[in-house]
Amino acid sequence: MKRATLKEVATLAGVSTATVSNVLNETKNVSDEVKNKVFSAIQELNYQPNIVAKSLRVQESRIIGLLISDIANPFFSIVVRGIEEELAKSDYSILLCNTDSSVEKEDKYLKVLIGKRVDGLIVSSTGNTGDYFRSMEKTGVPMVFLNRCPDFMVSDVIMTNNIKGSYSGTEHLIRHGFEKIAIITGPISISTGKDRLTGYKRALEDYGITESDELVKEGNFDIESGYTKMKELMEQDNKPDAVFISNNSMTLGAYKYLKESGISIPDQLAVVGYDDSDWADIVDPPITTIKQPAYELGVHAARLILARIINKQVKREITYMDTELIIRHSCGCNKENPYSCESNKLETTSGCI
Amino acid sequence: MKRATLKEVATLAGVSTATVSNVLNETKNVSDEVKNKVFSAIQELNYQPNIVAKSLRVQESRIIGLLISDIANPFFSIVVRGIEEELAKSDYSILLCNTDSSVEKEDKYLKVLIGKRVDGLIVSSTGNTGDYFRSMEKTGVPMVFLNRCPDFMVSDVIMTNNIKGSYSGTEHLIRHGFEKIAIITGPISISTGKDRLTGYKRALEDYGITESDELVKEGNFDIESGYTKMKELMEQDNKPDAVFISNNSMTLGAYKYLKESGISIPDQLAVVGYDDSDWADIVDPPITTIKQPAYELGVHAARLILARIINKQVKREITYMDTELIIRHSCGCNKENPYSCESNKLETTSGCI
DNA sequence: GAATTTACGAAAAACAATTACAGAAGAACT
DNA sequence: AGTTCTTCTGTAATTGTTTTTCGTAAATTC
Repeated sequence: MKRATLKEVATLAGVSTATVSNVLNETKNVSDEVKNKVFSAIQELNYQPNIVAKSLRVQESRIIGLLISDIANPFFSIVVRGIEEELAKSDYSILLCNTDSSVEKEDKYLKVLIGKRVDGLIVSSTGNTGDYFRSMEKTGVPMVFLNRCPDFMVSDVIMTNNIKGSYSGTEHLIRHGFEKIAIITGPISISTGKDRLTGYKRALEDYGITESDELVKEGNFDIESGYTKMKELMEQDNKPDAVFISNNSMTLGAYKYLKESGISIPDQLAVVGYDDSDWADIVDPPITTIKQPAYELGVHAARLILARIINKQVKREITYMDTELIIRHSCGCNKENPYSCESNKLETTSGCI
Repeated sequence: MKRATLKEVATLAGVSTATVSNVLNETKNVSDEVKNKVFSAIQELNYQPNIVAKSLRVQESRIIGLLISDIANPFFSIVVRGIEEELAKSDYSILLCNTDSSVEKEDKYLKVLIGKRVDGLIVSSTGNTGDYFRSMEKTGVPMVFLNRCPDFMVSDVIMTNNIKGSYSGTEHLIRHGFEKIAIITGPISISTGKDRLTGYKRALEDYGITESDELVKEGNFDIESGYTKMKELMEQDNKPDAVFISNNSMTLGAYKYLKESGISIPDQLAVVGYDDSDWADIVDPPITTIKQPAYELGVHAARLILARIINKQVKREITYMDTELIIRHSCGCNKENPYSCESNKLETTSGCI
């Protein structure tokens, strides 16, 4: 079925195309009489404005590109909901690009995003080469990076305070009295991975615990690497008595390994994870974790990109959002008094149980 | 920064616009000599083809609209990954529309999708009014419905076999010997909700168990309704000894309630859920569930829509994909021999523990 | 050497909207 | 009555491609 055009509407209504456009966009006063003629012509032809033609003419697509590493990760999917709901209010649509953190997919998508003339770009993924990011920057399209930012970019960034977050998670384990605290990090080439490692190290240092390279495992932020890195940790001579795991997927993988091999949490190994989930409190045992404000992160990113689109001259903005330590039982806190370890803080030596 | 146009590339390279277009799209033979001139002009001007202009001219957007009720639901986010990976292979992008199953958001998005002239539409959400669906159908844009299809549509549909799935889940509980088996359904206005209820009823009927209206609760497919409906069930006089829950979010909500109120699974209440999740085997107790082939569902949907775009004349296709019963422990199957109930099937009366 | 094929240019016609500019008609003012 | 001001509406240019037509010149084939 051929779609009706504005021109056809105009001829049927007996007016000019300019007039039709003006009634549609309310850009100029049009008499009620003419308006009605136009509306009934629109009705009769079942006319739907062609937004791609409009985009070409007015040079804006009303589309925001969203470059994300894994939409199936609950953290990201909540972020996306935040973005979506905020953008929907301003009638922007989102073009979803799932990259698997692959440089090739990233570059490929960036290319189509430039071609499709998106009005802005929200990035929460990076394979970190950046040729296409640079050419994106040259085009002047506003970008905001979310939680991960390649060093060479000077765009807006909105982050959770990763260092502080992992510091508090590690600190919590230290206060429990654990001394051989391991960490499963994300790729240290990614800022998130690096920062969470930094927070861990800083906590150990502040509490006078010497760190051991053997207790630092670099994972890949996915379930599988959580599983294998956990396995490595528990099969080596220098076993940890607690572990801090840098994201939800790896925590899941680690849990799978620990359950499978009958290692009891927290008795044989205490764990604190990163990212809260809907299921974190019904697993066995419920996971103590660093919660990121995922939804708010998305909302903020959306607002920032919209602000940038309206006014491109604003100074670079770097926002840090705070994390929250959610205490459950995988760290060793007990059921009756889950906050006991917080209340007797530094005085404890052997934890709060 | 003003972007370079094809025309500018042409003049810089000293060739015609037709030629530049031909080298870019490889639509006609062009000598290497000329090609090189064009390429270096492109390089020099940092030219990026304007796809919206192209879209206008060739009347295709290379965008598939994706109407989905909740991207944060792990089932859907896996489906989306399947769709994304398949579409990426053919250089189609996806425009993400999260609807919350709200009629208003659905209509609004449908309108922008029509306006943006998407080449196809994958729908896994429905508030079920359908005025805009109908006008979408009139435009001739290919649509495939995924797991939920409004009755009045005659588009392609790809479904999991919901009736069979919930039948086997219910049957499993029956074989355990439970007689007061409740169900928490989704909205029965949605086909998924209705069909899963049908499967449940059919199983009860086949095994000669009289059904009770009190044991049928209609939820909303979200965590909260799982919680409240579970609560209703356990607080009424006619308590169930087992429950079948029609999706993952409601199962999660139900679990939360049961843990909170100290009801032991499966001793006091056995549960079988719908939708498998990464975390289903690490919760306490691990959830027995009906697994849908989420990723494959997405891949299939993507392939179908691409086939439709290429050839619009194909007959309507309705595909059913099979579910799988994943036996863990929430149903009462024990750890040592998780499949015992399957092996002594109908002979058991009081379950397999 | 004639006929055909190939490579390319120039120019213009789509594609479907927006918008600057101009013109006409009527109202309001001198 | 003539002038100015609104208020409405039409004309035509513009956005960046692709594609068609027509034409020319060189290369290839017979």
